[in-house]
Parts: sequence; C-alpha cells; structure tokens
Amino acid sequence: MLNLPRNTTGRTPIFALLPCPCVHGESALMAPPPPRAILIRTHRTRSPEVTDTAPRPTLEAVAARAGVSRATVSRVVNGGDGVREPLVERVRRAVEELGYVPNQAARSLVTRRHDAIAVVVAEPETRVFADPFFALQLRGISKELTAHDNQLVLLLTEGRDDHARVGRYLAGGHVDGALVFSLHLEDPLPGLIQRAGIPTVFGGRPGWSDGSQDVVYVDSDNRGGAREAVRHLVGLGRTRVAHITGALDQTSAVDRLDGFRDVMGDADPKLVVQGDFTPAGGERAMREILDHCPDVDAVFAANDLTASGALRVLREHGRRVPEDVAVIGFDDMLPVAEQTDPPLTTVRQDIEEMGRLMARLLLRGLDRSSSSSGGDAGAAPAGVVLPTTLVRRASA
Amino acid sequence: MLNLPRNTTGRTPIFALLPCPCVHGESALMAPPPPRAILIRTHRTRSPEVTDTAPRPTLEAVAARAGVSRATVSRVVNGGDGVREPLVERVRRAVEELGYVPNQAARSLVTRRHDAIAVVVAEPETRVFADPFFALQLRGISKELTAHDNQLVLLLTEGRDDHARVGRYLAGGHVDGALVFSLHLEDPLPGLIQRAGIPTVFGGRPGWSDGSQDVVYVDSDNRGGAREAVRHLVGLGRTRVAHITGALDQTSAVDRLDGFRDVMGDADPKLVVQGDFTPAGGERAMREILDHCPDVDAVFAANDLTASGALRVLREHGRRVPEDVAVIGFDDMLPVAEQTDPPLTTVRQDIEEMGRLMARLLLRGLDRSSSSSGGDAGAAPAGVVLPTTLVRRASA
DNA sequence: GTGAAAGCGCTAACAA
DNA sequence: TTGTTAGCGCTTTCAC
Repeated sequence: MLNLPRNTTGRTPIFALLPCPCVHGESALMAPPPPRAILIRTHRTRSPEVTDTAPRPTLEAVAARAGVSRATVSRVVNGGDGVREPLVERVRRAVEELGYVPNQAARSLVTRRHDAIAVVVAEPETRVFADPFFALQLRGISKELTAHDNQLVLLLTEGRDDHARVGRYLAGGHVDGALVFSLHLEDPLPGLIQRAGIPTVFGGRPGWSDGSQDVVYVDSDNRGGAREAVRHLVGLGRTRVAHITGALDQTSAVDRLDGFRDVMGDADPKLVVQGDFTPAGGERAMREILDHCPDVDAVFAANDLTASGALRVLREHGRRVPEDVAVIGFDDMLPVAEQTDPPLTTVRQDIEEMGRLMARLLLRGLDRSSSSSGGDAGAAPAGVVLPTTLVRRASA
Repeated sequence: MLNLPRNTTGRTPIFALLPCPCVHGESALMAPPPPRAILIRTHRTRSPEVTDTAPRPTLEAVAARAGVSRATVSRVVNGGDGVREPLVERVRRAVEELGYVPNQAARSLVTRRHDAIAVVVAEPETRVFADPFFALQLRGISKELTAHDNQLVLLLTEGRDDHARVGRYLAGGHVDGALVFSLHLEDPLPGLIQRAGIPTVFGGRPGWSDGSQDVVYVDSDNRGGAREAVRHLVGLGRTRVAHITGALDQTSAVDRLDGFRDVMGDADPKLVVQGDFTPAGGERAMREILDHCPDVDAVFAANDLTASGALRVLREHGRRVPEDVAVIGFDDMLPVAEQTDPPLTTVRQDIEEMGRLMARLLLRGLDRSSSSSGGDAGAAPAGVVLPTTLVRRASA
C-alpha cells in the first residue's frame, strides 16, 4: 500500500463551530440537509493572501529591456511576423527574463476579441445534475475550445431572474459567442440571445424553430435512434410495445416519441405514457402501463434513467426481463446502463462528440477568414445531427 | 398530451454526409465510438452570422445624450453615489435609450478586477464525469459566484500539457482567484498556482500539506463519516468488517481509511483492499475479499459507486445483503444509492454546500474591505470541514 | 523592418 | 456635486 501523508494525530483535527452565513436560502435539493453548522479548523493564518504581488511587467518594460520599441515587442509576442531574427531573439529573451504575460483586458480593448465562449446551461431541474450528460458535453466543449485557445465561461441558470442576468452578460460583449443547452419549450433564452446579437450554437434542436429560422444546432438522431430501438423490439417478435416518453417540453423527447410512432404507427394509445427522464417517472409510467396493458411485452424508455425505473417495477411485479418484457433505453449512460439488472440494451449517442462539434461549429462561424472563403456553397450547416447506435446488452 | 412542434415531414430531414474534421484524436473514452460521420442538414443559411452589429454605444455617447460628462455617467452606472437625483434620472434614461452596456475590458484595464473566478478541475480520469459530484459542486459554486456578480471560468485539465496552459492562464491575470479540485498526490498544479500568486481555495484537503502551510480548503469530514459508518456496522454486531478503499492518491480515500482504522484498529489486513472509487474497482476488491475472507459479514466501501460494484459481486456469490453481509457506501449519490438493490445505506456529504462554501471563502478573501476588519481574530480558516450524516437505507 | 503616435472605453484624481 | 484630465496596457496605422 502506498506511503501517504496522514493526520498524525490519529483523530479528526481540532474544530471550531461556526454558523453558516448562507447567502442563498434553499440549498436542500435532494433531502433533509445536514445540520447547518460548519467545522472550521483554524490555525495561524492570514486571510487568503491578497498578496501584494509585484506589478506584472508591461510591454513597455519588455521593450526597454530588449532595447526596442513597444510595437516591435507586440509584433514578436503576436507571432513575430515581419521582425528580423536577431531582434526576435532579443525580445524573446526579455519576455522570458521578465516573465511577461500580456494583459488580456488591454488587448481585448483594442482587438474587440475575447477568446472566450459562454456555455449556457438552462436547466432549472435537478436532472442535468443527476446524470453525466452535462459533464461529458462540457468535456467535449472544453477540449475543442482549449485546442483553439479559447476560454470557457460557464453560465448556469436556474430561475427566471437568471435569464435576465444571462441576457445582460451575453449582451455585455464579454464573450465572442455562446453555446446553449437544454432549451425547453417557451424558454425566453433564445429571444434574449437573439437580441444580444451574439453568434450562438444550440445543443439539441430548439423547439421553437422547425427549420424556418437560421438557427445552428447539434443534435443526436433521436428519431432515427428510437426507430432502430423499436424495430429491434419488433424484430424480437414483440407485438405489445410500450413507450415511456421523456419530458415532452424538450425536443429530444418529442423526437424519440416520433421515432416510436414511425415504427409502431397508431398503436394502442394506452401503450404510450408520459415520463420525465427520471427513474421515478419511469416507475410511475411502468406501473400505469402494467395496469392498463398487462399484456405488454416490450418497453422503449426515453432514456436509461427512465428504463432503470421501469426495470425495478417490472421486477417488483415478477416480470422477467427480457423473457416476459424486453426493455430498451436511450443514451447509454454507462454508470446506469451497465449497472442495471439485467444490463440495459440501449441507444448510444456520443455526447462528448456533440459538445466538441458545437464548439467547432461556433468557432468556425467566428473565424473572420472563413466568411469570405469558398464561394461554392453559401449554405452553412443549420443542423448537425449525430448518428446513434444500438448497444445490445441483456435487457432486449 | 401536449401540443408540440414536430417535424411535419414525418421523417428525419434530408441529410448530407460530412467527414468529421476531428481536432483531437482519442475521443472514445468509454467504448467503441459510433461511425465517424456526421449527418448535416443544410438549408439556405449564411455562416453563423458574424453579424456586423452596430458598434455598441460608449460612455461618451451616453454622456452626450444626457448632456453631462463621462465622469457623471460613470458614477451613475457604478451606483450613482454623489450625483443629484435629476441628473441620475437623465443619465438612466440615456443609458436605457441607447441600450448602453459597459465594456468590461476597458473597465478591467483600469480597475484591475475581473469579477471572474477560475474553477480548475484536475481530473484526468473518467471518474468525475461518471458521477454527479462534479456537477453538484459546480452548481454550488455558480450560485455563490452569481450572487456576488462574479463569472465562472471553467478550466478542465486532462493531461500534463494542460497543466502548463492552466498555469499560464492563472498567471495571466484573467481572473481574480481560483477554486481547485480533485488534486492528486504529486499533482504539479499547487506549485503552478503558488507561482501564479493568485488567491486560491482548494476542494478537498490537499495531500501535500498537513496544516504546515497556509492553504485554504473545504472538505467533508471524511474521517468522521467513515468512523460513523464503521461504528454502525459494529453496532449491528458485525465482527468481520472489510473496507474497500478509494484511490489512495487522494486524501478523501486516505481519510476514510483512517476513519475505518480508528474504529477497527488493526483488523485483519486482508479485510482492507484497495479500490479506486469505481464500480469495477469495487467488484474486483469484493471478489478478493470473498476469496481471502469468506467469513466477512460487513463492508464499508469508500464511495457509493464502489459499493454498487461490491453489491453486485455479493449477489453473484449468493450472499444476502444485509442478512449475510451488511454494506455501507459514502457520498449518498442519489442516482446510485437509491437505485441499488437493496438501496444503499451510506454517508451523506453536502456536495453543493461544499462548492458554495469554497466560493464564499474565496470571495471573502478577495474582498479588500475585509482585510482590515475586526482585529480580534487574525486567524482565518485554513480548513473548513463540513459534517457528514449517516443515511440508513436497506443495505446495513 | 522598425519606431512614433494615436487611440480602444473606462475610472479616478484633482479642480472647479 | 460636477467636469477635466490623465492614464490603464495594448494594437495598429503611418512615417521613416
């Protein structure tokens, strides 16, 4: 076993009790909160050091040191085009010695670029935080932005007030563009964004636009994936196939429902029950289905979480999966799909890739040079739809 | 059922195939990736509009319109202290009419403040993304920062190269402070941060400092929580209590192990097996324990994910939980703890509150006014440790 | 190829 | 109370 630093006292360190000066009220989002007290360990420490750091060197300082003008230093720092080698070298050394780092604020002031992108996650519900979707998407975005030296400014919104704040921020010209997620029907965000006049790419097909607008978005092929799943169930010989929908104020849920209908046509309407992308919703819906259609022999759930709830209810009712009832989910969220009993057959979407693609699209749109490029196809992508794949495990 | 916008075509829209100009290589982090092709739906659209927006109005413009000086406008915009009411009103109206929004870059240039905080998540592994920990923490931070009008700049690091980039960014004076997570032993980040000389609060006790340094951090009472869990198992009459550790290069894992030892003393060393905070690690460790100590009657797992893996193996081996073997996890990650079979007894930590607290601490440290405040206690918190609570469900 | 000079939009002394 | 003025640190014409 590793050799590790440990509290040598052998006990939890000395504590002092401190009332929590909460800024916000409700923190408890998922259960009785722990006692509102904080254990503080103090020791001889000053405040988190507002260290009076020596003022950072400026272009001026570097220029002086290298014996050139500020303009020359600027040129070298920004790529060094049109500066003779020996000078470049001198400047480089000066930069090095002084530990010079350009002041971004000053730079932005003149260039009007920020090399920063806002990521807006409009999710008032707990759901985003209960699954890795969000994190994976972010990771993809982060990778792509980083590769292009852009920063990621995260804007999480929860209530109506937050919308105004986000609108102001976006309009404030802090960032070069925005990536927006989890839009719900009648979300005010799109309007705000349009008004802010800032280049934007959406994650998921926005519900308020059926191609009639010039919105750019990235989505999974929800409908196609759903079709594939349902076809698979039908191919298994199942005839009483049910669907537990997602939250129908999101297009992903609507599209999956459409895919289901593409295959099943006008099946028994009792076989389609509304869920909300959560395990609890899945349980509720599954019970309803078993109530009304005891002969159900397959279930296509709008996502894996929903499917996990459905599985639990099926087990409760003594139905064997997949023998009695076959079940398919959507997402292929590993921590869920692999841990269910039995492991879940599901439709995979490449979430991280979606994020990466959104960033790439936005960055491409931002690139001035591209605006005048290749005159052949004036058509830029409005919607990019990533393919899905059926992942077979044990549940269907 | 809701009335919803749908693709009226009844089918997935027309697609065009486009090769994916991937910037990064390996995207596949969790399985065979879907075919590297993208379905693009095009329509008559220009590039993501690099809209030549009319130049935003400046202070100057507002001043002209209101018939006052720039200074006065500035005063009004920044709180309006010391400006007579009628003028305030005139300026307000001008701001309104022109839709004026201050240019942040210009402001930062002179104030040297950015009202932005960097959140650094140093997690090369998949783990952070497989559980809601990260998202919850982020949410807490976001709330607190928002309440104080600060922006959240997210810095995700994955490889060694990323460290340099982050160091540069932090040193570049883009942000007023940093919040840092998921440090591992021998992580180069703390060094970089120290060199950047930027106020920082850590999430989780940093491994390289046993209170000998002036580091500020927020942590859960991992050790105390572990003790409570193990005591509970002992109270249940269990005598052969095993522990599956977390990744021991993180202090949270070490502290939980210490807590276990506080109660169990020098138990059979075979009962302590190293895990890695993942379900797979939990499975592996559980098998090993059953192999070497078939008489095991209780397991304290380093987190819920680990516990879920252990549960699966126990079931596989026909051990009943909790009758034959009682199991306790750590974290109380609802999507996991409530979905296991049986539902998991576990140690809850308030993750969102941790995030909120980190932000609060950092902001407090940044606040100039506080540096000269109350001379009574010069001691600022070095470590803030949040309490944990045992949540009883069915597994123990 | 290099330097001088003019701002980018704002805040903060200082005067009035 | 209000206005005037001098920069913050950088990029970018425009001369040389």
